[in-house]
Amino acid sequence: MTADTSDLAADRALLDRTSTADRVADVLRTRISEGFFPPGTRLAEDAIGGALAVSRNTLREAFRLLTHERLLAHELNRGVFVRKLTAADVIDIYRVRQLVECGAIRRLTAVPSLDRVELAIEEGKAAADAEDWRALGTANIRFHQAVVALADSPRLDELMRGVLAELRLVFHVMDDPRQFHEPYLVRNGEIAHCLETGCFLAAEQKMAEYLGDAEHQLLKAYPA
Amino acid sequence: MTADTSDLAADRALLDRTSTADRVADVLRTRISEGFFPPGTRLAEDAIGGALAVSRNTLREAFRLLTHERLLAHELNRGVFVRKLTAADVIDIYRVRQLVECGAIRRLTAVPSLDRVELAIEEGKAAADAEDWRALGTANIRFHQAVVALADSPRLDELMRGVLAELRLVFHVMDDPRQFHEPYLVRNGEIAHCLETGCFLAAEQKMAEYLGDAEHQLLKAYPA
DNA sequence: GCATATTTGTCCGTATGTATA
DNA sequence: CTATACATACGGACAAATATG
Repeated sequence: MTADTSDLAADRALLDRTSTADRVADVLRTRISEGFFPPGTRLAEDAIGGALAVSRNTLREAFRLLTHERLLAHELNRGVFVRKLTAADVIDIYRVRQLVECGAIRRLTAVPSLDRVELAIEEGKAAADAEDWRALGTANIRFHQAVVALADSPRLDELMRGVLAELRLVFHVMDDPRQFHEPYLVRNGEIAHCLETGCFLAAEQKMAEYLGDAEHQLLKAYPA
Repeated sequence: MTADTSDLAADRALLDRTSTADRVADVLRTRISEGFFPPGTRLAEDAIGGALAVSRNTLREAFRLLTHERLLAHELNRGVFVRKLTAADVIDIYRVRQLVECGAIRRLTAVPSLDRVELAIEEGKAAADAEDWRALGTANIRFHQAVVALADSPRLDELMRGVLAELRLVFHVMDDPRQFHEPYLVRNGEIAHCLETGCFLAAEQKMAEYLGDAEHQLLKAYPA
């Protein structure tokens, strides 16, 4: 499979701010996370570089960045491909989430500011009302990022940003996004309520169950 | 401060395996983590590139990798520097360690294989006997990596590899490495003993105290 | 299995823009 | 303000590996 670059040239307008390689990486990251380049797609230097009007050297720097973020896989002398995650990857991602998300809740001693958490829930409700399942997935991810942010650790934030970006790759190889996101909206709200009222142990418990269920459901439906 | 490249050419022999940029990154990573390039050192493209006999494009790819690992800091149009960590970085690093290392112990349900853990302790003892404090620091780091490895998660392993590599940068701006590593040898042994006997709660508790003490001691002695 | 075309890996030279002495 | 040094980005080159017929 080779990338379709037909209307990619429209993104050229966006490439006029910071470092070229970073901006190219931003464009590609968005395309990948939105499913425009599905897992397994080959990103040929010639086609992408031509469409975005950047040199091969610059493009390769952008590829490096995205490879390090695990969104692309680099095969020697064959090029870069949008990563295809295995069931083992899904298991590992949920292991990390269990440890980090539950750990972030566990270390709380006082009721924190929950602005970001509640905002994500509102976004999720709006998306569900509009039956926009992709937006619901995004809001859901933002909820969990907000929970991790309670730990107030830039390094954990970055880790989780990467892990959740990988998780989007998983969603793109599955059909019917609705069934994977909708039921969790209510559970997010319950977790937020526990946090508001200072019931941290209950919040951690609910989060662990949430993640366990999500992992199980995902693995059950995951292609071989 | 600019990097001394006098005997760097000796490492050219090592550059004959996989991808050039990766090998260059390996050489530089080793140099940095051993303190040959102390924090704050500027790594000029043509000095390093000349000494290692690689092109600027290749070298820049290596710089990208190390920047992403947080060992180098990249300032736009100014070049790359070996990172200087702030007290805030130290605090964040220990926050991550508390969450991940204690979390890795917490999720144990049966006594795991402790080969790597015990090997690291043996290395530490040998290094202490030889009064080789740098080797003691390495063994100590390996002990903690082995604890994280109990979680059996590649992503957590990689996170911790990066975080502990950063921690070495902290050690390099401080004098008297002995006082920072020696007292923890005994405590590592105690934690391992708890793990062997299945006392996971005690192990987690001791680990938390260990990390709290280490952070406190480090911050007290850290330069402004 | 072989020959060819394509694509990547690596490197160079250079023009331009930026920071610092 | 000028001069110097340096990083950024580009385009071109060639060898090596891979894909295709």
